[in-house]
Amino acid sequence: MEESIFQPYLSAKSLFKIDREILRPAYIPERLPHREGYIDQLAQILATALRGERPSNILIFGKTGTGKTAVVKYIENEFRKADAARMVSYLYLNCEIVDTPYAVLQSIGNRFIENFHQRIPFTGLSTDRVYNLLREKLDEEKRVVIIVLDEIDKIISKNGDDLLYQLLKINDDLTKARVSLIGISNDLKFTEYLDPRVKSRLADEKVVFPPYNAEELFDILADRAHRAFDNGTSPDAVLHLIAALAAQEHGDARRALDLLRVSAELAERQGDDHLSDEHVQKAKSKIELDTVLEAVKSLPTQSKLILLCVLLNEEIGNTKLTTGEVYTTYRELCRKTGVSPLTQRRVTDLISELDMLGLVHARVKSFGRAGRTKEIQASVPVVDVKKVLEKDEVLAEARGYRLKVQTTLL
DNA sequence: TGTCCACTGGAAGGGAGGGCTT
DNA sequence: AAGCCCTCCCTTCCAGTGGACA
Repeated sequence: MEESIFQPYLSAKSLFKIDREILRPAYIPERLPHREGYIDQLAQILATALRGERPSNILIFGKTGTGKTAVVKYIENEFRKADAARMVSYLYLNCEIVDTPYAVLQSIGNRFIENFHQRIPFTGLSTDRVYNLLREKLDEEKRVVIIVLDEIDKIISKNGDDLLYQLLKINDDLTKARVSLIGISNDLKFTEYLDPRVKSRLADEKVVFPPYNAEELFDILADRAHRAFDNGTSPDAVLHLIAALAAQEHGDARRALDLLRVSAELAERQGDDHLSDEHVQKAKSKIELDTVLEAVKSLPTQSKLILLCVLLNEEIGNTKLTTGEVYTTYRELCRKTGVSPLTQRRVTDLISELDMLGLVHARVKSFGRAGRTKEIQASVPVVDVKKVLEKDEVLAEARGYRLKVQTTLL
């Protein structure tokens, strides 16, 4: 048989025993090391639901990768297993994706509507109508509904706490069904922005997930590695290194698992039969760069343009910029590319967004008489990111464009 | 001590794009 | 078809401000 171009890669033995899904953060394993206590605690609170009563509302706090989502999904699986769970509906929503009051009510409602034609449309109705539809639907049966709102702070910061207020008081309007909420947030302070009534009702119970330390991360890695690889593929020393690296990043288990998976993929591609420190280091920089490039790629055109402005300035040695300078460059680039320019007010907002994405550093600084403005700096590798930016059709005209070096007027 | 710069960032609102209701 | 509603992206308007300088 003729050898195809894929042959060498197919015959290379896969390092992964079953499939690499086991190393994806979305995978929920049968046990979550160092979270057993929290699972117990939540089980105790939520067990009420199995008796047909409404459990307390719960707020869960913890930085990214501390297992909040994993625990909550784990509990979802446990509810599925429980016999008495037919009267319990457990639904998970991520408020970063479902991020408007309308959309939240709509997607909760649609979980209880099987008939496709009766489903609540994604737009067109008033929010009040959707709320009423939801309420009626819920109250058709005696049941306990547990709604998990992941990244709950996202919906508060965008829309205020009206939605939460509505969801918390829905029980007053229900006769058969009962609703309780589980909010998840990585911002400990977000409750400060809530109406006191909402705040006290929402946080009947509060749980804080601490970051994992290096040993705990090691246990998690070892647990998964054991299932993902054959013995000897991932030496303990390498796992310790990964654990240490992830511990530095505020104990992010997601990071740790990504590192392990990417390291293994790199090793596999190189035809090595076990992981080494070198793979880990390479994986680390690969992940970092990939994350940045992915973020840049998915930016809207205007934001890309603004980022490009910052990079072009960086290229000519202009590393610290003010909003005004960015805006001047921006106007210039708009002319060059035929993009219709936004106002400076809007551009400031987009700069702040870039800052939040970690693509630029922007902090407000006062220059005394010279005014008060943002000081903006790129925080991404210029060459790699420019390459990605220039792939955008709209920015094609700006390809290879250089700024003129400004001689400062005295 | 006060002035004054170059913005910052909140508020309000317009209008396009989605789609329901009557 | 006319009248609503919700969301997103923007614009307009503007009071507020940290700190170097006079």
